[in-house]
Amino acid sequence: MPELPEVETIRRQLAPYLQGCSVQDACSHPSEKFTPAKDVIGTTIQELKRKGKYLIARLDDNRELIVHLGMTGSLTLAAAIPDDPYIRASWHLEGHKVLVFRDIRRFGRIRCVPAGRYDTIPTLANLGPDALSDEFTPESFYHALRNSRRRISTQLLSQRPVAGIGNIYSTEALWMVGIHPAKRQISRSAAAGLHAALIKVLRAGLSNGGTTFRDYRNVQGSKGKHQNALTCYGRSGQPCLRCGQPLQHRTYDSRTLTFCPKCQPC
DNA sequence: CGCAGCGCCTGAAGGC
DNA sequence: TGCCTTCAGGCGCTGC
Repeated sequence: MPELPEVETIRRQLAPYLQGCSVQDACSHPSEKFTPAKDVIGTTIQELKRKGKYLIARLDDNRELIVHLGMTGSLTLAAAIPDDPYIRASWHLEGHKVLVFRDIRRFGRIRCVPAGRYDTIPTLANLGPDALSDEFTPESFYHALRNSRRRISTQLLSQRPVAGIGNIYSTEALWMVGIHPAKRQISRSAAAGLHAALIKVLRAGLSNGGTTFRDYRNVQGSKGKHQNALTCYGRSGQPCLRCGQPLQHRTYDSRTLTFCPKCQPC
């Protein structure tokens, strides 16, 4: 599933092509999740940004095109719209290229709003500091975590204390610092350690071009490499790489959380 | 206002 | 072989 490293990989690959490019035509799947793709016909993309897992294209009419890839979304550049039942939107760009949004499970979504007006996109409106930005500091992170009594994994996935984390990088960072995902309160020093671990695993994921567990592909259609570096996610039942105990998994809030029962005491 | 619970989606994988 | 069930889970929405 695309998390910060995957979305940033896509942003870096698309930005040089999209910036300054006009949108000449667009098509979309009939679902309201995707029809706003057509609202940008006739505009020119000025900049491609990212906030957490949201891709944001700033347009020349002071609006923004916002794309969330959900679980299975991908963006590619093609010469024509491929014959593929899972294409949810496409934009014909100046220069005869087509930007194609493919999303098997339709958990992704597309919106077009006046720049910065995120009141109808609740997670984006309440988004915490991006995990790879200067605003994400150990102190702000500790205070944000202390404001809630929810499980630490639930808080990380909520995008409020920090933006860009999904289940893969959450699982990896919690294993790295030995914090059980179901813990509800952590100390100031533990928060500082988790802050550093999150940045470390996200940077590693980014330098590996993202994690392809199943569906993720970059703009060229290639898989990432970080799945080969995972230490905990997807390894339930296999030995902990630190202590050898079999990793366990448990379902909280309908999400599978993997952890080492010895290194990550509850 | 915070948050738990549910619904959206469909392919892959496992059981019988 | 083929049908059925379960699983993966980010996020928006609803209602307590």
